[in-house]
Amino acid sequence: MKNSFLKEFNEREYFNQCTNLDSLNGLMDKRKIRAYIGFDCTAQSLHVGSLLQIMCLRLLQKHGHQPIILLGGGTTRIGDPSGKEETRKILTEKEIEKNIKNIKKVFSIFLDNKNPKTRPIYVNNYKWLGKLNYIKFLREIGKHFTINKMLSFDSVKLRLEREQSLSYMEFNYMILQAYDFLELNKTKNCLMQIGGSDQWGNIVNGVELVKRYSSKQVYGLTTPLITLASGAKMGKTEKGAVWLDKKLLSSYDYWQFWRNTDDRDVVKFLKMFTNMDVSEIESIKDKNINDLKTLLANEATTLLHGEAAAVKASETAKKTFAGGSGDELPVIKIKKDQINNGLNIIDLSIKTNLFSSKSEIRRTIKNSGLKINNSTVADENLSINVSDFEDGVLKLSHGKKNHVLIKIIG
RNA sequence: GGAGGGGUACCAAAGCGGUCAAAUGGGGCGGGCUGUAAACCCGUUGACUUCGGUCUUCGAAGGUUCGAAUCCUUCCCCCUCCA
Repeated sequence: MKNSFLKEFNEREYFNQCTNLDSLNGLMDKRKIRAYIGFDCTAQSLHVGSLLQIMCLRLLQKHGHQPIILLGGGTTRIGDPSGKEETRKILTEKEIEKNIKNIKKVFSIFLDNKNPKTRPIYVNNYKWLGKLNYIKFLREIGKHFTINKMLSFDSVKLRLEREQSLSYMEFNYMILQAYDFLELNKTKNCLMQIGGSDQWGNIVNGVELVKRYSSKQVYGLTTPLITLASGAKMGKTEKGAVWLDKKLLSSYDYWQFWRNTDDRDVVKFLKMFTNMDVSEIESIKDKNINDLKTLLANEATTLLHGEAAAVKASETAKKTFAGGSGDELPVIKIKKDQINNGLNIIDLSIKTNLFSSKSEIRRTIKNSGLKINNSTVADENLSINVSDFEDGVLKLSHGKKNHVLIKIIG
């Protein structure tokens, strides 16, 4: 009954809402289409919060449709008020260009760039938004929007209800996004926009604008907002964003992120974030939960960092949590003459990035959280000597999960 | 433009001349239990320290005082109502 793309989209729990599901189903059955997803360029790269959208793009390709990736060079200059508590800081043009360049790299890893029928089309909306004429825009586009309706959208409504200010600039964001859709429909024959559920209002606006302006039927499709079983938003951990970029987050840490998934989310994440067939996932979902987590970590890491990195990370994890140490752990080098006469444990620890201050180290020692070669450090005056190293290497641990290898050189 | 309310640590929110590095809650970190999960329990949560203390912090800058997050002056920002 359902189109293959939509069927899998649904099975993998990507589906949230659609502007006209039956009609879209018929269309996608008949022919291959182009669909777009917009990405914000506020950050230097993408993080796990955007991964679901990237998986959607992959799914489009898998079923023979062509994804359009809209890099919001123009809209980033404005800032989407959706879900934001405050006005975003405005980036300089240079920063945005730099971000775009870096973000493109992420897509090139996840997507197939070879098949000419499905390879991604990159567009930057600054190209058209940057040269809009205000009066002309108001007359042609602005007339299709009523303030009454715009005020009713969550992105606006919530901000007003919370008594937070919303600038006129941000208020216009939704119109610009709607205009993007119109532009992509005109120039690229794009028929669908996909986005997170928080984008629903913006997407609907685009669909309606295209209808009013060009009398064409286009579609909007949203994915659910992933809330972790714990209630937290996905993508940002205490330690910062889970970046999809080796330079910002090592493959080992990325692997660990998935390995530490909440029990209740594991099967869902296997469906959402791996290549595995849904039927296969269904058949193994009652297996040992920790094995499933390892599987999830391996599969997800492979997609981004490659199989070799995933294997290495999983081996390091195995060794590390068995009490040894793997070679994937971060390494800090230290000169031999620095420890010849003994080096205070605090002075040694501060050289790692496990701690942000000496006070924190003292606190950790007090709470029995600092370990050297798996034995707890009880005294903050402990002096470290060459003899504490095994084959020139010493493992320093902050808690159970954060380890660093210190190597003697020279 | 007029009237009023407010800006306190990661967030929320008390404090309103000394006992305030600042209650309480959330979050974070560490420990315990476990399974690198959840829940729960305990500890901890500005920096430096020779562990005696020292230094910086309550929107910003000045001032009063032996002493200020607390009082005064100026400035900046936010919110509400009126125009």
